[in-house]
Order: sequence, then C-alpha cells, then structure tokens
Amino acid sequence: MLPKVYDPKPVEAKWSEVWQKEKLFVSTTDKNKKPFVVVIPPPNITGALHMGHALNNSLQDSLVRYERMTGKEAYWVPGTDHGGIATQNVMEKMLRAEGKTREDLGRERFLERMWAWYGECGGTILNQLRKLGCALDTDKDNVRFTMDPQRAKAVFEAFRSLWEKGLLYRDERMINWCTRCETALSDIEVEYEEEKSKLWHIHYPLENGSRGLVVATTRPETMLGDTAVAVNPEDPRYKGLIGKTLLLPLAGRPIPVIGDEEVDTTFGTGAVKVTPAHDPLDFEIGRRHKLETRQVIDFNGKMINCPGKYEDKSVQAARKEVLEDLKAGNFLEKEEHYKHSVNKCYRCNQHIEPLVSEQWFVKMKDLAAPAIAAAEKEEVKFYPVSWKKPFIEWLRNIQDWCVSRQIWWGHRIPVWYCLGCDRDALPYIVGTAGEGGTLLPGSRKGSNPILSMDKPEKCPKCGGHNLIQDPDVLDTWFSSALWPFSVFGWPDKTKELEYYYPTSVLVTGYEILYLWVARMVMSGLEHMGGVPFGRVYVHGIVRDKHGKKMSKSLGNVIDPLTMIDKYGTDAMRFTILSQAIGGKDIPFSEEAIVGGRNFVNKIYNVSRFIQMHLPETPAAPAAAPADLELADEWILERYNKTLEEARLSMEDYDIPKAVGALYGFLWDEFCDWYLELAKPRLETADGKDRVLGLLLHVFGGTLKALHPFMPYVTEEIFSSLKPWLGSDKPFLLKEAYPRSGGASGGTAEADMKKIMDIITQIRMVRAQLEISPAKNITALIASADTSGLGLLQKYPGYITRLAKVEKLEIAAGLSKPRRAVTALSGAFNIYIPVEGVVDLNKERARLAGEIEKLAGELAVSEERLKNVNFISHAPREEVEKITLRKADTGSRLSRLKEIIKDLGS
RNA sequence: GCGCGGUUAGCUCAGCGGUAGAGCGCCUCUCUUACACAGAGGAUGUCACAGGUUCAAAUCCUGUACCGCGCACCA
Repeated sequence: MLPKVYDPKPVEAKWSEVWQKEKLFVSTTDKNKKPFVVVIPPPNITGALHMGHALNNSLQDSLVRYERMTGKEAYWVPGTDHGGIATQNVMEKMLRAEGKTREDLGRERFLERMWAWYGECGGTILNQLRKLGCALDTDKDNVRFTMDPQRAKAVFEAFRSLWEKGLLYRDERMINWCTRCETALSDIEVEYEEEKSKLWHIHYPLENGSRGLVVATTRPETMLGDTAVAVNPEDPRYKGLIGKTLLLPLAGRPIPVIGDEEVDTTFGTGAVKVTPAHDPLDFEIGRRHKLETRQVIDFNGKMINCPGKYEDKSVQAARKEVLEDLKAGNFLEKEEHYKHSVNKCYRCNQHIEPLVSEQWFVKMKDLAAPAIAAAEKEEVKFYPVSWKKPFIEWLRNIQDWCVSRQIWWGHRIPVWYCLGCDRDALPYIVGTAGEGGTLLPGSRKGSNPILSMDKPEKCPKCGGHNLIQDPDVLDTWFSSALWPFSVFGWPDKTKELEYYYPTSVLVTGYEILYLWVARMVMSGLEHMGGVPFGRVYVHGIVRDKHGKKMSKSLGNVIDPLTMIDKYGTDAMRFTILSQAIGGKDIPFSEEAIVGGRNFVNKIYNVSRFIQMHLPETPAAPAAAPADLELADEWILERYNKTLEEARLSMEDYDIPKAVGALYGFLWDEFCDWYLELAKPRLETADGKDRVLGLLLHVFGGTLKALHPFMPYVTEEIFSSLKPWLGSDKPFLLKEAYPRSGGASGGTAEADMKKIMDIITQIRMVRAQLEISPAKNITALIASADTSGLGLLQKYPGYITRLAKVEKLEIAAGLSKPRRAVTALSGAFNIYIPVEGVVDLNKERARLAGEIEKLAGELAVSEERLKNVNFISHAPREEVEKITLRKADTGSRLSRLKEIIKDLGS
C-alpha cells in the first residue's frame, strides 16, 4: 500500500531529470503546426531565483504546457541575462569580501571573473528553473545568454543600424549619475523616494555688501557652484535687481541676477540659485543665458573646485559645513521643514547626482511613434487592458535614452578612436591605452568615432594602428530590447526567426513594462519591421501577506526554493497561480502554500483510492461509458462544464480561474460527492467495472487538465495509471488537453441537486440536534411531488449512504411520526423519528427559527411581485423566477407551520 | 499636481446589475477501510461614506474619505 501522504521530493527529482533526458521540451520548426512561442524574461545572473521569478515562470510554464497540449508547436525559449550593473555589483561585493576592488584586478581580469561567475550562476539558475518544473529545454547548447556571441552580433547590428540612421548620438547633457555604481543611468532607472528635509533660505548680498536677495534651496552645498541667481522677470519684488551683481557667500564670487520665465514666483522666495552643473532645470537656464557650468561635485560624490576647506569632502559633509558657515556669517535666514523626493539608484538605492556628462543616447521619438500605433491598434494587446493607456502615455512622453554605462560588465560600445589622428580622443584616456584604459566620466571622447565590432586593422583615415575602444558598455536593457529576435539568431536570416517570430505572448511583471517591454516593442518594429509579440500578459509583484514588498531588510522574504523543499513545487505553483488574479499584486504567505500542499495530497489520495480498486490486468477501456446512472451522468456533466470553463479561462489568460474551476470540481464534486457515491458500487460485481471506468475517465481527464499547473504530481499519477487509462503516450505533455464532451442538455444536474439537498438537510438536522454521526437513523420522505418521489425511489442508496440513513421510506402519503424531527428540502418533507434522545423543545426552537427565516424570505418575494414596475420592466425569466421562489417559500413555510403545531401537542 | 488601482466575513481576496462567496482562521462533532494535509455541520458582512441612474445596485454614474502604485514637480 502506498503511503498516506504524498512525498513530492523524489517524484519531482525524477521527472525533472527524465523530462530533460527525453528532450521533452525541445521544439522544432514544424511547418505543419502552429507555433506558440514565449521568450523567457531572462533572469539576471545575480544569484538565486526569488518569488517573482517563481510567479513569472509558473505562469509561462502553464501557458506553454497548455498550448502544447492543445496541439501547437509550443516553444519556451530559455536564456539568461548578463544583468549589467546588478551583476557587476554582486561581483564587487564578492571582491570586497576578499578585500579587493575591481580596480585592483583591472578590467581584463575582472571580466574573466565575471565570465567564470556566469558559468557558475547561469547553471544554478537553470537548475532552479528546472526545479520549478519549467518546460524549458535547458540543454546548454539551446540556452541563450544576452552576452553570448550570437547575441553580441545582434547588439552590434542594432547599434550599427541606429547609428547609420542617425538615431544614436553622443551629447553632453545632464544625466543621472550614481556615485556608488559610478555610472550614468537612464531616466527610468532612477527611483524617487519621499524624504523629510529642509528648505534653507540663504541671503545673497549685493556686490557692495548691501541687502541682496534671499534664495531658498534644499541643496545648500551646491551654492559653491552657483553662477547666477534667477528671478521671474515679471516678479515686482525683484524686477529692479535683474542685471545687478551679487556676491556669492562663502565662495566670494560675483554672480549676476538674471530673469527667466521658468522661475515660479510662488515657490520659496521666488529667487532661484542657479547651479548649471548640478540641477537639470539650472542646466537649462544656464544654456539659455550662456552661464558658466561650474562643477563642484565630482563623479565620486566629492566636492571639487571649491574653497579649500570644502574640497574633497562628501556632499553630506560639505552640506553640514556650508550650513554652519552660512549661519556663522549671518547668511542663513530661515530653515523650513520640507518634504521632497530624492533620486535613488534602482540598483543600489544610493543617491543619484544630476551631473553633466557626455554620453551615448538613442533618439526615441521616431522609434516610439510606431510602438504607440501598435499599442493603439492592439497589435500588441495587454492583459489586463488597463496597461494599454499607461503604456501609450509613457511612450508619448518619452525622452532620449542614455545607453552608455561607465561599468565594465556588458556589451562594450563598438566604437573606436584613433589616437594617431583624432586629437580629441587623446587627453581623456587615463591608464594604459588599450584594454585597461578608462575614460574619465564626462570627458569628451574622440571626435572621429570608428564603428567596428572588433578592433579595426588600422585607422581608415590616417592608417595608424594606435586605436582605442570606447571604454563604456551599453545599458543592459539595450541587449534585452532585442531579445525576442536575437534569441532566434537575428541579424542572420535563420529558419527559426522566420518560424517563431513574432512570438505569441510575453509574460512579465509591470515593474519592467517600460524598462523592457516598451523597448522590445520599439526594437521589434524598428529592426524586424513588426511587433515582437501580439500579447503581453502583465502580472503583479509578489508581496508578503500584508501587502508589503518583500525585502531582506524587512526580513519578510519568502524563498521559493525553501518553499519547494518544504511543500513541493506543485503546491507552490498551485498556490501562486491561484492568486495571480487580474495582474494585481499577490499577497503571499507560507500558510497559503499549506493549502496548495493539501490539494496536492488530495489528488494523490484520489489516485490511491482508485488504485486500490484496480484489477490486476487492465481491461481495454470502454470506448464510451454506457448504461449510466444519475450520479454518473451528473459527474460527466460537471466534468464537461469544468473543462469548458478551464478552456475559456485559458483563452482569456485567466489562469487563476482555470485553476480554481478544476480545484473546486475535483475536491468538492468529484471527491466529496461522486467518490462517496461510487464506493458502494465498487463492491458489487456488475457495477464495479462501469464505475471504475468512469472514475478513470474523469480523474484521468482532470489530471491532464491540471497538468499545466501542477506538472509533477499529475505526471507521477498519470504514469502509474497509464495502463488502465489506456494511454500510450510517454508523458502527459504529449496528451491532448481534454475538451468538453459537448452539449449535455440533460437533467442530471437538476435531479442530482434535489438529492444532494435532501442529504444536506438530513446532515444538518443531525448536526444541529446532535445525533451522533455513527448512529444510523430512519428517515421518511413525503411529498406531493410524485415525479420527485419517483426520482428518490430510483436512487435511495444515495441518501442512505451519504446521510447515514439505515431505513428509508419514500412515499407520497407518509405522515409525520409522533416523535420526529423534520427537515424540508424543496417539495419534500423529511421526517426523522427519534427516541428519547432528542429534546423536542430544541426541535421546536429550531423550527421556529426556520419559520422566521422563511417568513422573511417570503415577504421579500411578495414585496417584489407586488411592485407593478418590477412586473412590467424586469425580464420575464426574472419574474418567473421570483414567482416560483415565492411559491416554494410559501409552501415550505406553511408545511413547517403545520409541523410545529403538531409538535406542540 | 495628473493618472491608475483598491476599500466585501477575524485575515487574504474572488464576485462586478437580479436572494452575499472562497481559502485560511474560529466553534461543534467524527481517526466511517483514499486522504485528520481529511469528512460533516456551524458562526461571522448596514459589500468605506454620500448622492444619483434603474423595477432592481456590492456590482453602473458622480462626489468624498482613507490606502496603495505610477508619472510629473520638487529652487
């Protein structure tokens, strides 16, 4: 006998290995089949998978397995992402543990370490995806990596193409600079966080020392780089001061007062200190008024070009000191409490400095236009649709994309400079020319860039050989943006590209909708001439059970691998899939997985039960179940309806609904009702085969239907039942997804409902009157509904079995025995004779309660039917329904009243 | 400031025009030969508030409050 509790571990380990070994997830470009393609959002090689990955990949796996079972050539393209800054940060942390920095190693050796790490971590991630049950072909020859040679080729081609079309350019601009990661970031890589701070009011005196004007600032330390004070030219308070010269406190430099329309007269004092080097708006003002851009904060977040005492201090330290000095010099007039948001790096959460620097940018407006059109025409369709509008809005407001990063890990910018003839290139390279060289951030690069993937033989201009590559790498999202076609070998014209592109659906969390999805859509349209996917399934973020974001610092992180270890993959997948509703965030807790685990155990125990009754040698399965009785017809009807609901839900990408339907069917209907009704028949010689056939049919089908969501337990059970199920397929995935057997139109559901309600009513009375479940009772059922009674007479076994009734009498004319309790079910009166055990006062009180409830219900129905407007406006079916309800309630009420009267004697 | 979501049972959430639902938790009973990771039964809701539309509103509309989340601003 099998153990009572399912042990997922060995089962999952076994199948996960067999699936890979048998190459179950390999796809071929089969022209006879319709492809269904999903490219995996490649996980960064930063370490272990988290709950977000578990959700994202469980969803994809469900879709892919489902589509494969519906007969499509389903291909889920595996791969990992080099993950730029994020991965470099991980490595730097590891180096720090060794007491080293990346500079200690130098670029070349650092990159060697990175590649070694990729070898290690890339494998770990694939392993974890396999553990999750993912239908991914993880053969290493088929797993793509955003930095492998073929993908590098794609990146170069994209770069070249954008460059040649003039969509890629270099410019000196104000960019977001992370002083910790020491690189520029694009606008969407900056996060905003509200912080309590102060607004300091500082007096800038006139040149002659007399009263000047007061500026308000949240960043006093930047005053050292001020090159003007701006006021609104319409502001009567300051009109007269425009053109005058102020003396910048602490620095002692003269700066002009200028007029600029952008200045908001209502904010602060209406006078703005202008620091063109360290504020985006000031940079603009500076450009308009041709002001000097005076950099006082360097790329490490240290003060430079300052009076000696501030030099080389951190921004924070300098702020403190500047404020003290201003106070001492009587320049500080006011401190106001102020809440504003500070910019933080999305990778390291440290402050972002706006700094002026020369960087590579992609011109976005022209690229965005076709993407907007595609979203509007729903060539790219969002699930849920609510993402359509924000997506389009974001594209409409798009700014140029800063794509150069001053880090080492990534696709090196394929641009070279000649140190022989390009004089601009020379002074800015520090360190050894060549691979080890670094470029000072923000410095101007060579003015004659040479585009080439590998080092050019010689300078096309002067023939010189002293060539140096641009030291920057591309934003990691630059390569991710090409993913839906680079995975198929683009720019080469491969048969994969032709067969699989565009892909079918992209599954991703909304947090990378703009960082990634928008850019893929634009890239696809630009480089492939068509959208990369027709649909985007947007899911939420996995949070803790109170809706808080999971984070190490809060200590509320749930590790999917630990959960898998404790409860099994299927349990975790079932739980998370059930909750992935409508793209909303998912509150997740360990307790919830227990529920999933219990369901897995339930499925397993059904199979145990069936297995107990199987004949030694499997008989040929009956082609069509014949000679059915009510419960059989009922379960088939329910089974078909459930399959239909699952199918419709899957077509609408409503996975939780599909999962929920199957769960409810299997547990509530199949187990709690049908199985219990099947039990006695399994003991009879002639009924056994028929009911067993049906059990196998329905349970086998349900296993297939559940397989996309819970691959392991279903595969395991299916494989053990296979001979009896009459399947010749090696794996469940090779089976066709079960479809509803078509229109039933039978009365089984309605009839069964009558019987089920009687059973429930008897059980209720038993529980309420504390009649021991062990005690067999007698029940009499009377009714004026003769056809109803006929039904019951046909299946008395259902009632005796499930309501624990020993002696059951069914007849129209039965009257209530003297000492009996009564239950009503529709048109049926159910009498349960009792001996001394039951307190009749209790019964009287119970009935009185029932009467009260029914009277209330009756009043509601009557009220509605009295309403002429209801009768005239509501649809006929509705009126009929209420009329019937009123009759039914009325009849039950009067029957009960009679009974209680009788009980009184 | 603009936009998007949310507010339903103790908790987490479904439902989104016709008599309030699930899971978990709680209470009672039962180790009945698939499963106590189970079975049977039970309690608990002015469906945030205020107006409106409708014969009928948790469900549609408008407004308010509170909570999230984007985007912008942030001198």
